Amino acid sequence: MPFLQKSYESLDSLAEAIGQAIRAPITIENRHHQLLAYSTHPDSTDPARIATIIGRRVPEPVIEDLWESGILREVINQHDPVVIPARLAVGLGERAAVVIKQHDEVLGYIWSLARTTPFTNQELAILKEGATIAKKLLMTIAMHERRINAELERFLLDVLASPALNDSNRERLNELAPIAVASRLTIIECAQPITPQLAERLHYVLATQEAIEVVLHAIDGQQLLIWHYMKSELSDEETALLAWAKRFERLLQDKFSESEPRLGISRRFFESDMLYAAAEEARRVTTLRRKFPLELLNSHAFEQIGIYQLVPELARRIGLRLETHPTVERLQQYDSSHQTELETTLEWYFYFEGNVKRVASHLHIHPNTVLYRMRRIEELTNITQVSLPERAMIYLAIKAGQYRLED
Amino acid sequence: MPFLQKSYESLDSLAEAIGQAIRAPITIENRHHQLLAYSTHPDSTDPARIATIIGRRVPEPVIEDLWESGILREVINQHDPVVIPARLAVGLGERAAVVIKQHDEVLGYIWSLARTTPFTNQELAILKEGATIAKKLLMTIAMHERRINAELERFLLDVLASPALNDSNRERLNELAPIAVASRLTIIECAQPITPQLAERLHYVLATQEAIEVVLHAIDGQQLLIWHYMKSELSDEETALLAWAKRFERLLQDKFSESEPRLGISRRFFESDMLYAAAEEARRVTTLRRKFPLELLNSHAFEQIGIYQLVPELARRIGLRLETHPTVERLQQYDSSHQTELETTLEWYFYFEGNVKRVASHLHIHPNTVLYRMRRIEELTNITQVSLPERAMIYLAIKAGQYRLED
DNA sequence: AACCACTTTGTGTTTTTTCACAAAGTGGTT
DNA sequence: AACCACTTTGTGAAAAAACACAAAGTGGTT
Repeated sequence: MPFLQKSYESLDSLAEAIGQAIRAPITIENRHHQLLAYSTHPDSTDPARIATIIGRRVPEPVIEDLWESGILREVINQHDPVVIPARLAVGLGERAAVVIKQHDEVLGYIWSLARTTPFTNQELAILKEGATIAKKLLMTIAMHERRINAELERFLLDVLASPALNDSNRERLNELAPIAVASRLTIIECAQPITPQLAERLHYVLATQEAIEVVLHAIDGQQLLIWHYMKSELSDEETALLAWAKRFERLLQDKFSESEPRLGISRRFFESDMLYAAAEEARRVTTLRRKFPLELLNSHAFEQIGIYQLVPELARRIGLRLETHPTVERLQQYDSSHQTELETTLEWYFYFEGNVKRVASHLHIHPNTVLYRMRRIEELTNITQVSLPERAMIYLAIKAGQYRLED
Repeated sequence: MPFLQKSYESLDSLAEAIGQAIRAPITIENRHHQLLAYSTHPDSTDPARIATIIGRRVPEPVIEDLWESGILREVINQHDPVVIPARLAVGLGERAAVVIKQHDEVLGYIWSLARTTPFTNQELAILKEGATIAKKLLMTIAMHERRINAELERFLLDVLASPALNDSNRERLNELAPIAVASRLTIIECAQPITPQLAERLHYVLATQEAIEVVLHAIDGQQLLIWHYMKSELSDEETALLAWAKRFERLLQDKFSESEPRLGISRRFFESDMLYAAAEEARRVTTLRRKFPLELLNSHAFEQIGIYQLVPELARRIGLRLETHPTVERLQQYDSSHQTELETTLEWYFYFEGNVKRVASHLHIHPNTVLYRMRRIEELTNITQVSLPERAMIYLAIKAGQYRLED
């Protein structure tokens, strides 16, 4: 009967050896359930294993099922192999699993499919032995990865630190940059600075996003900066992005509700020279969304911010007393001397396209009150029948005032 | 009986001499009816003369009355003094007037109030003699003015030719610049290049604007550039400006309908360093108004252009294929394959705040057609209940497309 | 406390807008 | 020519919004 050696030069040869020792298909995964190695056992295999090998990663539904059923937790807590009954709903046949751990840190897992006969104690002991041997190899890989990632993070931060690119940085970026694909720079902004633990979880969620391909990412205080591109066709990049952004933010807010994560996505760009400008755009989105959470609830990308991109500049000019809008000024004057809220009323009246009912329900007042206030506003400012561009400007002037006050 | 000398050293002494010769109050005006000199005759005078001397200029209503009644035309055509009956409606007593001409060019006028007795032939002859003497003096003044004006015009054009100011120019500008007053740069743009004749008439109208004070002006092709400020209080500079702009443009389009004059006014500025930027703003207004005459009918100043200031930049990006709006794109696609006009319909639907009736009447179609098209648009793009900023962005995207096409 | 001007809410009524549906028109295809 | 899918216009009913008006509330002033 063949036993395992003390060490193997690669995970693949280890997987092969275990597979031969217990005569069953073996897969080895890292802690993110990404496939590291698998044995070439000729026996029939189940849909879950095929999908894992094809996608180089355990399918999301399978992982979720294993978490929700508590099986994965059991595997992690146990130091010994665990036999898992078949879960046919997610295409999983019966199998055994053992965690690969260093102290309390999970490094990965070894899975073995069951044959027709149950696992013997000896086979399970071989699996456990395999985990011990794999630990050394995984630690080397993990350390290497950490070093690489840390270096790439420093590099991205360095690039984003200054508007102009130096030549060596540009050269290295161009090696990394995807060709003829529209890139985006996305920021995930949290309420508190991102701890290593949070970073780990964020990276995991990011890695499971199938719609995007990450080029580089880095953490800067409360923000996770991500240079990525959409895997979709260029022609519907925008549609795909917007759909993804919506889904992704909802997912983030589900999983990290305590950190109040918020997305900010730049316009698309093709040249790595644009990275700094893109980061600026993304930051602008997060800043504006922080200031106007309600109004920009569903605006994730710079394109969606629309005319809000004028607000900071306008606010600056108002701050310098260079600019005021006569209409807004008059309303503010009236509001402060009569303790009314004409300005806010007008703002939401414009926002809701003059729908009195929606304005009333948003402000929690009687519709007739809105009508009364609008009549008053018209007396004060004769903004009867103003066109969209003018309405938009007044709206922006109001918003810019609020931006200044809150800053 | 005292007669006139062959020449006088100043217009004032000439006016005095004529006044003494015919024992009546005398005023001498240039061709713009600006007061050049007047006699200090102790006799009672009429309201028009008082107003003229106080304002250093014949009041506008008086000039208008004299033009409309054809009197001024008669004075100009006649080489001899003309006796004018009283026109009490505009505060004008009976008087005699003689034009001062060089060939066919009017240089100015001499006016004499009537005393209780009618003018004698000899007195009228003295008036005419005075006109001949005044001609020499006026020619000197006119030539001097022309030289100064031409020089100042060249200077302004020089300043506006480059974004950065050189030191000598800055120094000279600061001498000219008003202190602690908000300046504006206004452009009057005509359909054709401005001829000297048109320039003359424009300058005249400009000089009669009491709301503004002109610092410098210059002609550049089809544009008359004017650096000026409002005479009103700083606090309501904007209100005053907008009111003036409206009046002034209407006036221009009345008087110069064949040249189709259009205003473009910069934001206010306080530093002469800002002149170039201000000219840019003003030019932007005129350009946009040329492209969108209907939409910007009542937008004269850069502030009023509102969000239209985004259009050229957006158009440029669309031209580079860097940017398209998914909603607009889909509508355009549908329009071209179905020969419909959903894009235009949406544009005006937004413009008119969703007022179906107004959209229908503007597009000359049945209101139900608008409703039908909006239903169709909603099926294609689900833009149900989008908020103002998004509507504005879509509107701008449409406008930017039109801008590009027309360019 | 009484008064004032102004604001908010509630009520029915009137006006406007939307909707459903039918009929007629349009342009391209077979 | 017949057919198709789609668009435009017209009609009256249904729904929604605006309006007028009364009553009650609010906050400051005399």
